[in-house]
Amino acid sequence: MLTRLLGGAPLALPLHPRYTPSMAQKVTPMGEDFSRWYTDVVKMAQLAEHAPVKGCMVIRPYGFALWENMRDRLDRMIKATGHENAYFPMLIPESFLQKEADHVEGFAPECAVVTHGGGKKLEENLVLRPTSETIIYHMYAKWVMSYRDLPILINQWANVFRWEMRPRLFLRTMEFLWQEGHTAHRNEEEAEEETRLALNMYREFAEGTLAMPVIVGEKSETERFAGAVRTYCIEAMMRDGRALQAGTSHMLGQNFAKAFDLSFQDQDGENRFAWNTSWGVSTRLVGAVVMTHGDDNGLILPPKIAPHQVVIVPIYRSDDERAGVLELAGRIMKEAGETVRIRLDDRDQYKPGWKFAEWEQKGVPLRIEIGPKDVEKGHVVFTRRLDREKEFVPAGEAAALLPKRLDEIQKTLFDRALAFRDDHMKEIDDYEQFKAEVGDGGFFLAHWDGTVETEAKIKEDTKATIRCIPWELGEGEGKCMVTGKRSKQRVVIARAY
RNA sequence: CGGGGCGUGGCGCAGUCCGGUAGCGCACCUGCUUUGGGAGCAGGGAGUCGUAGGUUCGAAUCCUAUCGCCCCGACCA
Repeated sequence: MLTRLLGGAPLALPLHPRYTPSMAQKVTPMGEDFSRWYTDVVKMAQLAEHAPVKGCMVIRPYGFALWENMRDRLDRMIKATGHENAYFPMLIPESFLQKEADHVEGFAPECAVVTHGGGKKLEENLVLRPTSETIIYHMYAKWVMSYRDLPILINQWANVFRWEMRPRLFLRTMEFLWQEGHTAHRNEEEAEEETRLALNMYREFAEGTLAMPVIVGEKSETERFAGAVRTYCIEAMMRDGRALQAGTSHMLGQNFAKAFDLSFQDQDGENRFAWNTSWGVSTRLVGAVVMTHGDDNGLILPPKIAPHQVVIVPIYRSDDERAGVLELAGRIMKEAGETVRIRLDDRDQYKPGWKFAEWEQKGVPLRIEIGPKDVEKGHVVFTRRLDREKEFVPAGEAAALLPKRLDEIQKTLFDRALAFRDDHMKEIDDYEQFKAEVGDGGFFLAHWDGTVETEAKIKEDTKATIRCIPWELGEGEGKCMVTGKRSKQRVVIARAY
């Protein structure tokens, strides 16, 4: 059961002596300044830091271990749905980007361009990929002759570059890591199905692995990916009530196929253009996890992705006590080591109180405290990160109980996040009231007449945007809250990251 | 690009108004005492004051230029 939960052998991330920060600082309270709270948590937990180049970040080992855990689990889901991994280059001829009109319009302003190489000016500029549609479909065009060559189901893990004005660690950086799936299909139905399959995979990943509830739906025309026919998305609510796009899946139609001559001879002998899809999630999800579960003591990690799921903190005075405590700790380590990612914090230079605070900042889901009194009584103390609830557990049962407790924590985190989101989401029909309230955060389910103009007015008036046209919420016709015109269903509107 | 703020040991800051050869807290190193919620004491190491010019007997401090960063307004996963 647990092997399934963890999806394989636990990672053994070492506790290097210099692994903990040398600073002992407190995090700015969320209620005081959410933005600073976020930055503090990311830095204190040693997830990432700013790089010398503005807009770039260094992902530190603890943050990268977190990303790796996310990546590995998603990678398995991607492969389980029939996709293969491949790798395409980072440098793309500038002319490629220009072949699809909407695409170039959307991405040209944020491209970094290489103009020189080998000490000489290049004959053709190269752009650092902001996304890889162009280079990938250029290659697919060479690989596809007949309908028998379809579908192509490829994914790549890569870095991409987008010139950003207002960077935030993980949420918006010039370079970020992601996964981009790119597929080619014989007909529209199959491509549409693929687009939805990818989106459902993301939903399952967000909710099942990250314990982050999401709203599934379609983007409005304004928010649509440059070059797509339809863009689907999952939207999550952060602790300040703002929305964060956590993943997107695009039905590209034949736009790129036409631009790159990705065509094939069909069964009936006719030449047809292929239908494409692309879909991705990025390191932004690390930021999403921070802002979904964290509190004023720092990070709180869902067990499934936590680099350390359990940390044992030994407590002792004399050498005798030390020996007894460490022996019991060692026994639990040995019993649990195969099933959970557990570490023993036996560093001598820090006191227990220090270690408690430290691992709380880093969001370790469960802590085991073992002191002389516990050794004497034959039990240990479990403390959950999410609410500091303590539990006395007989020493002999501790290791075997861990998987169950971690499972419960995972579930509690999801339930808690879901309750928070539902508490901050409501239907609204009065535009004046909406304008007054939307600034305070939360999701608003409102009727919208479906026009770009009305959407622009809402953004102009309130800075809030239509996050998505949800699949499962807000059903039923009504009148647009702005214009009073007919509306087929409610949409989700919120301030967004 | 427009508005506001800041560059001083690893981190956070004081000193700048009123020039006199650099200081505090945390962190780090050594030793002793400590360890169930971020230990105490003693000793120690560490800074060309963002950079470049200028004024002056003397500049972190005054003048000029320049670079960089952070916060607020126009793009994005």
